[in-house]
Amino acid sequence: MTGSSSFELDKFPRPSIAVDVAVMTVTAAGELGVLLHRRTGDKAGTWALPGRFLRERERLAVAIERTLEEKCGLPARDITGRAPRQLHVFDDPDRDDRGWVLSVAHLLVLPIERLDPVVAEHPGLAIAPIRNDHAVLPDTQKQLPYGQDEIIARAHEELRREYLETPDPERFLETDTFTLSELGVVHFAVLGKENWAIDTFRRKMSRQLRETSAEKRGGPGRPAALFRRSRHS
Amino acid sequence: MTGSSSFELDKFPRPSIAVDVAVMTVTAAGELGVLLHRRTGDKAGTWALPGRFLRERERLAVAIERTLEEKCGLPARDITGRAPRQLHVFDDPDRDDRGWVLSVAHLLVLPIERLDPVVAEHPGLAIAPIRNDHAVLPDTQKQLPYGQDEIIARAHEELRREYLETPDPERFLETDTFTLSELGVVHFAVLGKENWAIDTFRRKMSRQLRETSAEKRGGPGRPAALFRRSRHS
DNA sequence: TCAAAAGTGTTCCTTATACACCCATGT
DNA sequence: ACATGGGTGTATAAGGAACACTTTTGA
Repeated sequence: MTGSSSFELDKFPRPSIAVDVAVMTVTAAGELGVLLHRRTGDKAGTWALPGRFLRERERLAVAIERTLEEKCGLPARDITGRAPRQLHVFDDPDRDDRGWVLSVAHLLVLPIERLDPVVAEHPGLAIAPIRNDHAVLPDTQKQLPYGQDEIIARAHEELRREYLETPDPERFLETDTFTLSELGVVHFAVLGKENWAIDTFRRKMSRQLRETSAEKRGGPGRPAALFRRSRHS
Repeated sequence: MTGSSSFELDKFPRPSIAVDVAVMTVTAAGELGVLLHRRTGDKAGTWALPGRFLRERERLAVAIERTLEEKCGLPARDITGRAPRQLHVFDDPDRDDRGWVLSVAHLLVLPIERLDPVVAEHPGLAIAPIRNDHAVLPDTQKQLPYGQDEIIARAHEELRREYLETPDPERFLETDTFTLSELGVVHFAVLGKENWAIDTFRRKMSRQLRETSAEKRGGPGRPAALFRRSRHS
């Protein structure tokens, strides 16, 4: 163990490292959804979470961003200001039949406005709604490859924990100001009707926001007050 | 991208994978502490968290267990029933001057009774108390190598979050039954005096435990009721 | 008998939950 | 005018925070 640097490192066989990302959004229908793409190459044709292998000396967050750019055609500016969040390292050596692969699962939240145009343009993309704690896949596909269903479960769990307490911490809502109803749609999508109490929600969240003097009108009904995030949320 | 298995994987250079573990305990003095060992080989002599490189097709949890066995002399049975918990993947390519290394940080909680005899026996081991959110290292060493201080910070943060709500979820306490004071020592160590309200603590926790008919006597003062964990905690 | 540790009671709050009800708009 | 969505008032219950106080032991 006197160890010149290169000697030490070369002793150890190294696994391939993959990154996978559950890009979550709230659809126009008010449902929680996850971005899928149809694979080319390995397991071609099956729907899966975007992901790829890590390149040399590449950071995980960068790999995620590039994956979305390269495989899904999401322009880099659609991801600016958004940091993917690590969820879990999947390390079962038999998880990937191509060899020994560790996969680092991530969660990235994007507003539907950023995703919609891109998904509409690429037939290889879809937003799968999440119901009963698992994604409803296109084309009667039953499950995601490489145990990716678990990634979605973990992502959802993480979101649930955050959205019980804090107004839209992951920023599904992009605009500077929003009404409590708009906020409610997001939280409802994340939490589901079991954890939904509109009344408590309004009071709990408005406490954590700053009310503006502006209003939102347009639809039927009374105009809604617009709120702004407070400093540190 | 037609990709026969081996072809695809071999295209990508692979990083070395390291595992590091913050073994946390509550000392006899009622302080939160972390297990350190004096490194041999690379950075010999400096105190650091136990860790090593992942071996071929080895699972992360297994690598952690073996690290503790091989580097710290912790017998395997001292870890049975305890699962290391993933905290974070450190991916800065310049973090380790030996090369491109990803490090998966873990948290493992062990009762002091399991650690004490081993630490006493090996001069290369120490339990560093954690004060003001960082470990107080032996021998006037200022910081841990490879940015491991951040691992401790994350481990502590994780514990804090859990210990605000739930009675000893990571089981610093090993015995089947314990008094509220014994439980209190653990929570106090984790939470610090800022988040400490003995009175609220008793009521909140006893609600989540089952009282037994047994008592603990011995010291001065009134005998204390012994509690047992309820089914799912 | 007294120090020490365990445990209870009480008061004052804040917040969750669940209603019923009023308000302001577009059509 | 009325349907529609926005918003408040109120009553009840549960829990947090901070006290003072009682209980039961060993020395």
